[in-house]
Amino acid sequence: MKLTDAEWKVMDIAWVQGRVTAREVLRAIGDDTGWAYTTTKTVMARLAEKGVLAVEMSGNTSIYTPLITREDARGTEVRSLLDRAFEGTLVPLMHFLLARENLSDREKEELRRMLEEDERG
Amino acid sequence: MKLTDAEWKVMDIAWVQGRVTAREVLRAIGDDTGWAYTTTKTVMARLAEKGVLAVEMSGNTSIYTPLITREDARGTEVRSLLDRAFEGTLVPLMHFLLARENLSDREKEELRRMLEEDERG
DNA sequence: GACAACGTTCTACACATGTAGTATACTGTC
DNA sequence: GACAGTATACTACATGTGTAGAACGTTGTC
Repeated sequence: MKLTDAEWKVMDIAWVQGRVTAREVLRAIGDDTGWAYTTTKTVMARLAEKGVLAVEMSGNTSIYTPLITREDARGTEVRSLLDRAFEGTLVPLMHFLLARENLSDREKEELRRMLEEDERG
Repeated sequence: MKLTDAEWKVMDIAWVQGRVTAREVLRAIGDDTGWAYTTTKTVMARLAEKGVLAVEMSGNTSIYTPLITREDARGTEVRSLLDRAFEGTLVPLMHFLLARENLSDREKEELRRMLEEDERG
């Protein structure tokens, strides 16, 4: 399930907190986004419709719980990026990142380390 | 400049051909997309409005030329992906790519090779 | 010179997305 | 029990996007 920008902002909180209300999400990102409470609520309602958040009532308050993981959502985004812009495969992306995104030496070192680790594991 | 899915499809042709008409683009991707001619034309008009394609008339036919490179567009997409889903930085993305086994052994080998090359060059 | 193929511009319309207001109900506190 | 704060559901509205039709002009070919 692909998420919109606004939805990502909400989910970033939901994934950390596990179970959240709209008010809690707003408290966490309100300063950043400037959203009204109802904006938060609308976005979360849409996430629920999409099956990304589960809703359960506690008294008169909706409590939302993530139904997908951040990794799932990241996977969808990456897939979408590859399909749109990198002929659907990873190597061109990797190539692009190395050629263009100015990885610092430290980052390249980190990447090598990850590859080595991966080779063993 | 961020491109939509439809716009990417058009630009993929424009970048290869250099100068294209709507008809040429349609011929290249019509089977794939099932688009009507006017759909192609509309998308290209929007690209022109956005300053992504230049337009020049030849007789009564519009000829379109890319004003941004594929690398530019890729950069925008990657930036956008990072900001949305990877805390704005590359290492988490790299980590994700390796951890999710999106890479075949051959691709990992390729990646190592690129890193080595990079280390020298 | 009629017809097919092609070109243009303008208009349209559904759905997604960002963003929020309104009306209304519950709840805790002085 | 009135008021502030919080909750909900419903509605709204601009902009972006996918997709295309309609009306109309141009051109090449039989």
